[in-house]
Amino acid sequence: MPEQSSRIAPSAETELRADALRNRQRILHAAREAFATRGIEVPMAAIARRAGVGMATLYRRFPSRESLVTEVFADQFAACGAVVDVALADPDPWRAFRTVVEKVCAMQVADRGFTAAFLTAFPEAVDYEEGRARAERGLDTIVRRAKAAGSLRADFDLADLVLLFKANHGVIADTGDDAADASRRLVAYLLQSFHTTSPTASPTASAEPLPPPPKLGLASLLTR
Amino acid sequence: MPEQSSRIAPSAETELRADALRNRQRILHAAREAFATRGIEVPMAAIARRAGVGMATLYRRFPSRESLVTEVFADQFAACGAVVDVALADPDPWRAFRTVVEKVCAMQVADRGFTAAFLTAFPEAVDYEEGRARAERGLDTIVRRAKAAGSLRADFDLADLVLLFKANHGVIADTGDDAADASRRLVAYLLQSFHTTSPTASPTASAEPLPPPPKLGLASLLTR
DNA sequence: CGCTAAACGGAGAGGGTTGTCCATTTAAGC
DNA sequence: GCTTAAATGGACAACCCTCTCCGTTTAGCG
Repeated sequence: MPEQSSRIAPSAETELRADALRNRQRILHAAREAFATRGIEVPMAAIARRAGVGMATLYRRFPSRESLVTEVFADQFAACGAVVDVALADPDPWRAFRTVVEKVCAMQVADRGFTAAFLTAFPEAVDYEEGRARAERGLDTIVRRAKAAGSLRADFDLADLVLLFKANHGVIADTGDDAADASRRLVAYLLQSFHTTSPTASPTASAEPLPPPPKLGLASLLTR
Repeated sequence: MPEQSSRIAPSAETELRADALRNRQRILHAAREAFATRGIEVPMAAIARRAGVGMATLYRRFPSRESLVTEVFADQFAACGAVVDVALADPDPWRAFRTVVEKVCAMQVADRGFTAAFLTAFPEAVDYEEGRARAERGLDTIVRRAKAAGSLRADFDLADLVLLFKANHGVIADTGDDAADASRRLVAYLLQSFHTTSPTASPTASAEPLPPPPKLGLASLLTR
């Protein structure tokens, strides 16, 4: 194992010529914008044009669409992780849960490409794997705590979060300016279903029995 | 106005040669299958191949993809209308509401192309207009009755149905075998939010205040 | 039967996207 | 400055999809 110092960023951002690095940033910026406004399917050529570089430059820096998407959404995933971390520090379990849900859904609204990346993202993009696992553990903790506090229904399943994110995506997709309103409303409805209103009520028996949860793990957000 | 007898079906199914009519049916059948399994974006060539006809035949019968989609989903829209009609006859307002929601969502699951047709469908397809308006009136009645009975929350908005259908679409899309489970679960959650549990509770004050409803009319299901 | 208009199938034009190649430009060390 | 390897950009091959054209086949009537 001759490697030592270059743990992160294998094909690093260093050891790139000044102009190359500048263009790389430009491409990322342009891609971010393009994905956000036109969705993840925007043609590579459009990104190149917006970035003011040629196709070759784009493809030299990011050999495939996938690698570009991965890179572009890396920090957005990081932001998700941060949301989870903040929530973990919240002493109020229900507020923590609610906040995570609301914030992530708001992120989905803000950047429609983000959700698409979530949902259609490439299973091979193992780069996310670590962060994803961490986020999943965090969410699990938050859910557990909220249940223990009696504010989240006992039959809530982690997969229900996937359900919610996908539903939110559906509400946002192909919806114009009303997307924000629509999303907020959906989230409010679902949170009310998730919430156990009576703090002292029997913690096991929930409002009404539910059909079985889907077998989707959080991974299915990335795995299809 | 020299026209008289040919009100419906302007380019009728009659006055087609026997083989032509047979092929037309084949195309519709193939398209129905193809849309259901591969989604509404399936290439026309695939439909032609599945139907065992040439491209020309397909395009002669249905000049555009849109016209084919319109025709294919016409009866599915009709089925929706039937669901509404049946519900209208139900003496139990809440059961009527719940049934409509569950059935339509189940239809969305059964045929993924159907929702897509719903959501992306072509505004120009005025053929639907009449049925759509009828369905909307029916739904409005059902909602009104359920509210009056105190079983549907007072701040429920007709647009919330659109919300639900879109959310359901999101849950189904790109989800494999678990789509049915996922959809059922989502619907159950949302129905619980919509339901007013306490039959004698103050009918005005709902569980918790909601953010404003999106301004989507039912038409937006067809209009984008 | 045999004729004719209707119907047919498949090749291909036209438009769009992805990813590659190569002659030219440019950063940066000597 | 000057050299050279890195970096660049636009043209292009390959591919997929929609829709059309046209020579050939077939239904159906006299």
